[in-house]
Amino acid sequence: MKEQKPAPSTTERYIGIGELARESGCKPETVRYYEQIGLLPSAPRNEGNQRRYTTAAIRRLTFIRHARDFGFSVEAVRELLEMADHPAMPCQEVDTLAKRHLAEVEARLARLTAVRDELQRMINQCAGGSVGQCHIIDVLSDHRLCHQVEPHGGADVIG
Amino acid sequence: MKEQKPAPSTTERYIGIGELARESGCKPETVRYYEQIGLLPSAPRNEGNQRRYTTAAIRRLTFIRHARDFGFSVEAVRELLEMADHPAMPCQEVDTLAKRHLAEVEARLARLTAVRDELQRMINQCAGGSVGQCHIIDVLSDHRLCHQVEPHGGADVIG
DNA sequence: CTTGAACCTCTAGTAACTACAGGTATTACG
DNA sequence: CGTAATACCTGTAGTTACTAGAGGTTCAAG
Repeated sequence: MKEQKPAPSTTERYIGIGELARESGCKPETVRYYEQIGLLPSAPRNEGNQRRYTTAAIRRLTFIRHARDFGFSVEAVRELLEMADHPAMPCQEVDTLAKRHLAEVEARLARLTAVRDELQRMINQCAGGSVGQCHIIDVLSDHRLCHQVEPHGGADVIG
Repeated sequence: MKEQKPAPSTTERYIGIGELARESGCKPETVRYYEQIGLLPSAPRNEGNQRRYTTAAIRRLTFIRHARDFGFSVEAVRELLEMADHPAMPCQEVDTLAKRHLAEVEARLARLTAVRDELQRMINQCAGGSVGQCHIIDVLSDHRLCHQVEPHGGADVIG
């Protein structure tokens, strides 16, 4: 992360994976998973083979969690962490990554807005009769009745 | 689907899975997958064990594809198909399904809008210096700098 | 010392496909 | 009619980002 670790004092408190998870807003399983895929460094273990963490881990995990909340992919988070670990470097790459992500978010927003509008139209035009007269089914059956929603490819496009 | 199949004329043209896929805007693998999970009925086979389809399959698959474009889950599509297959029934369930989906879409839209706004703010405030001064990294490091984006749980929330 | 919570590893499951490997069928061309 | 390109077949594994569970160990409190 941004701050270089101050030489850990001998009195530094170590916490377990449960407390780390609570502090940073995720589950112990997720923490282990992040360690497994290399987003978090392998934690030191105590005598009984349990992971011990310092507050540096809380900061790193919070960063990860927060970037994920923004919708950055795990691979993007990996890159952001790599950048954050090198505070002297120019932040152009960070900027580029953020802008690319913003563009994706905006594209999703546009699609989702079109979907919402069309859903609303469908629902408003349903007269409440039988399925045979239902405008919702009509729109889904016939793309010509739909004005805005275009086909997409892939499961992650809508969300 | 809505129309009961007119007794297939002896001159009806049969098409292969590739043409069906092209006509309905998906891939042959996806068609086989939909058959496997029961969204499409098992297609009759020719002498050489290849699937043969009629235009009814094009309509059904188009319906599926279109509903998926709207973001309905496969399970929701299954229910919609079941309803569409019974045109005499009241369309209240269709309506309910569509409204529930609309509510989900609107929730997603709200989250995504918050993400977009915050991303824009982050990017605008980046002065273009080093990573150490980068506002983007700051916001990701410290939730207090972020005004709108809240934590979520689950991979599908943002998209 | 015992009990219950927290922790460990490993495996499998989720959604909705997509991509291959290794083989067969059909079709077009010469 | 032969052959080569294309389309098709089955079955399995990979994708994303986790989550859930089995079956066992360790820790902290009383």
